[in-house]
Amino acid sequence: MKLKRSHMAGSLNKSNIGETVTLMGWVQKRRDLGGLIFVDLRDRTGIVQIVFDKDISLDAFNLASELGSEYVIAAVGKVHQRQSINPNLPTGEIEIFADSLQILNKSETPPIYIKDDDDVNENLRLKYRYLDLRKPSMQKNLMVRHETSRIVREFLAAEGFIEVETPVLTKPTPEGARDYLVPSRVNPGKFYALPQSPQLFKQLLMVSGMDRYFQIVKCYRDEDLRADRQPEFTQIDCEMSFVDAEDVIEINERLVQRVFKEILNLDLQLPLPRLSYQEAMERYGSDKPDIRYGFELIDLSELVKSCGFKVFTSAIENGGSVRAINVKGYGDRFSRKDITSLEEYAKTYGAKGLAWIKVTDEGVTSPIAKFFSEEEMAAILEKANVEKGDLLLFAADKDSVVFDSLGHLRNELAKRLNLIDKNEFKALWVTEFPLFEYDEEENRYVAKHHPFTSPMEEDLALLETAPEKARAKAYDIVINGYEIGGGSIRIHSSELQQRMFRALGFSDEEAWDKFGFLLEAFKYGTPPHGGIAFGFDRLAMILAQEDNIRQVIAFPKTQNAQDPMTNAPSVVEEKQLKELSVAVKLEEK
RNA sequence: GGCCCGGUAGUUCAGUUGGUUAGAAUGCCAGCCUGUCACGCUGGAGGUCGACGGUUCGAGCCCGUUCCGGGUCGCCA
Repeated sequence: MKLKRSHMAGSLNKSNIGETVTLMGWVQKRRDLGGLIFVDLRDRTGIVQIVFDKDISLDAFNLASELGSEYVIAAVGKVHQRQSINPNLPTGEIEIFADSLQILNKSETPPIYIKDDDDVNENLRLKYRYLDLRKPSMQKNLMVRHETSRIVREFLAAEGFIEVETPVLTKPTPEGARDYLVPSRVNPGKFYALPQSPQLFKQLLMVSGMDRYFQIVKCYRDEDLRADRQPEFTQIDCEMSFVDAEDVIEINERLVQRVFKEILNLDLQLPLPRLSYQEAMERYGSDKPDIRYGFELIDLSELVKSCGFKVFTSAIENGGSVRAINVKGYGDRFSRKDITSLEEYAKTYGAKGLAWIKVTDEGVTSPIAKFFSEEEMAAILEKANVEKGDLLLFAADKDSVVFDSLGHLRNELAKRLNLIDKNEFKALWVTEFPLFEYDEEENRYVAKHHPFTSPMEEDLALLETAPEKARAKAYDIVINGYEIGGGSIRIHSSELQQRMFRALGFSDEEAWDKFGFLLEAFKYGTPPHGGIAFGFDRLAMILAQEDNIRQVIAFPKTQNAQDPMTNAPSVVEEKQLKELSVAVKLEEK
């Protein structure tokens, strides 16, 4: 007999009592009491208990005694009020008395448990991802992801954005991340690249007069993986014409507000706080600060520039600084051993050491106290507001190292002190990014954001004179220490774009060779434009309250960029390579 | 490419100073059990200690190499 499903398991409640329902799903658990069998049936929406009783149906009872984990079944029966309520189950007030049972498919004993609180080896989870995705938390995460993209599409459509698809087979990009390359069979020896972002295409769509474009789009970067980085990832990509940075920020913070409201029922207050890059670095040592906790950086360079401690004075003489974090009120939580461990942590970010001052009942303790006069010590304690119970941690080096090590240290302190509230979300914009950064390896300036980013008007002249001081019309949106989006106002004049390329050290010929199509397009009436791209996986991760993007991606890759389920990437047949005019030559180890 | 953590039963883990037959929980199998929901009780099966090499009378444990997983620095315009 062919059955038709009438309800989803998780949708049933007391209002269904008395109804006869047909459910289909997986056997989460069988509890066989001998004369009575309970089966937890699971589908996408939840779990409900089915009761098999000889007196109701002997056939169903006998079949139920054969059920194993993850069997796929169809059960028909009447919804009853439970004799004993299970308060841990949303459907715990009711159960189904089964009149009939069909086994739609058997299952071997699964290699991993379909259970949330299980910490299974990542390789196994990914090898059996289709089982891993049966876990309620993973199903919830994929639904959060789906809901987020639905809300984004609705919001942007309502604001006049048009979704346009851009090519996946495109041109290699000289700047930026490593490209994934795809050989062209019909053009032997030539390669497409998978897009690192649809950047140039969306700018060309502005030239086309599309006015407002968006796309939820896969992007590819062949770089090493991290907890928040996969080689293929998804962006919410937007571009708008006739706007300035304020317009882009305003509309996108409303988008983020809407998403947080609908997914987490959380009200983000607008406008979001803003920090200039400079201020973010000086206060938090990071351009993506987590502002859920304090421990702000304090610049003590002025007070220690003539002290007796060489490490400090030479850092300052070499153009660096001496800055500190006051671990306010938690000084007694850190023993010497703990401080050594913090020092090891800071060293991974380039710090050479971690000086400290602790104030306890016994007074000031510090391995560097002897280098300071009484006045110097008093001034330091006052400037850093150090009182009894506090611990002051110093870094002294060039600014980039000081910011990097203290910036990460404040995150680490918050983590070790358990100060991070998982249910708190603090978003902000970081603006006025430097236009360039110096690349030591290549011995030239490279674009901090990308080479199409417009300089701030007041810094235009610096392009030729002091590029390192030029600031960009660029903005990042940061939530809880994660950069979840970044964008800029673009250059829309071919003349300024050429100045930019020159500042980056490209000859006009090189620039024309690599980006000629863009420079050409800019000749034909390009509107002022700008946009933003969100890291959709990171946003989904934050909304799902996870700390790893694999948790919100259906089929992610391992740290080696492999997929244990399909065994991609793999060796291909000689025939296929030949067709593509590609030869493989492995480097000797 | 560097650093850190891990790899022992299907799964999650313990395993002391290198020493008898490598354990626990859970899962699995069999039997019993009519209100369980982490069901219970009794019994049972289940191991290439990631791989290779070395030291040793003797290696899960020590050494070397290597593979795999995770975190991270570099890298990621």
